[in-house]
Amino acid sequence: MSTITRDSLSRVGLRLLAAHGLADVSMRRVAKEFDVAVSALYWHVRDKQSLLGAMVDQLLEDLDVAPPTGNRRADLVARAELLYDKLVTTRDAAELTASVLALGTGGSRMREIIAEVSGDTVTTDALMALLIGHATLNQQRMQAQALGLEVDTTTITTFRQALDLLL
Amino acid sequence: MSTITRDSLSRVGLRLLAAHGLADVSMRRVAKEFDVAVSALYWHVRDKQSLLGAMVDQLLEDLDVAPPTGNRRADLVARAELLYDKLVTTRDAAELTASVLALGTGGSRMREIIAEVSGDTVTTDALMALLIGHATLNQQRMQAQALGLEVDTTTITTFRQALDLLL
DNA sequence: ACCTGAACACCGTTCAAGT
DNA sequence: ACCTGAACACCGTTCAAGT
Repeated sequence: MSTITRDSLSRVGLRLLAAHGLADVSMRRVAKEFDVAVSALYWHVRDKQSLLGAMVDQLLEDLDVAPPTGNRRADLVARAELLYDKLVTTRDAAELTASVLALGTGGSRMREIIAEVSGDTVTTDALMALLIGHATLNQQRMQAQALGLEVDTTTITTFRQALDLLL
Repeated sequence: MSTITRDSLSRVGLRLLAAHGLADVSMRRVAKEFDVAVSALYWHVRDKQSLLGAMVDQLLEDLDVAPPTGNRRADLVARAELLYDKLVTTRDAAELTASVLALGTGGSRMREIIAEVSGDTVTTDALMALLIGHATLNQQRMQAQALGLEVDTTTITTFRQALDLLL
């Protein structure tokens, strides 16, 4: 395709993710996409985890976060829903992000987005947990939803209710 | 070791999990533990996911849940903390349980434990999400904590605070 | 600086064949 | 009923060697 950079690497990874799921995002598969030997990737990236980290970073980058309005609760809800939507609409994004956040190889922007309007650590932590927990647990429903044509709003409603309980 | 049953299979899986982590729980590794060919396992278990499901089921089995006292909030907190403790103290249990719950191959008892004292679905869902989300995100802190000798209570405190926010 | 080829040490799953 | 052996189609990572 194009020349290999950390950026094009994660972009290709995200395309593979959307098209075939996390299981098909392998170093060998990515290398094939660049028409290059697997070992070539290791000059641009330390290991696979680092590539996955870069993918999550890029996923969070094309997220246009509205500036704070001053209404803390509304801002938190808006940003949580923005993030949740991203996790739900991108195939296997929940699992990917959970792994990346757990291992600390990327995705730091997610916490920042929430922390900016949250203020305290406890709420930020709780919201982060709720986000990735909810997105992870609803993976099957999301897969089914991805296959069907209609936009299923059940999972979003449920998340919204959990949010109301927390905030 | 012993004769192969679905039960001894998951017990060995859990021992491997505790000793070497989820990455080392492979069909081949489990087979070696029984001194048997890998293919032999497939007579007792449909596939690996099913084995992982059985492992989570067994993990939740040796959890002695106190009967409801009638105080809903106290009961919810007690059960959530009991579950959280299990997820935190067993190596890679968070990741394992998340995967099993997401794919629906086991762990149904976890939801039941909470639902019994919760009553409404919204609270149950939120608590489940908070539990696995929090446990997953604190994986690194937990690993470090597992290596150190001192019992780190930070992660439990944080979870307790999130609980207070939710309930 | 950037990439290839080959190797190492693994995976999960299937299936004919054995007892 | 239960297990073996061999095969299939993969993995991530390393590393000497090439240009």
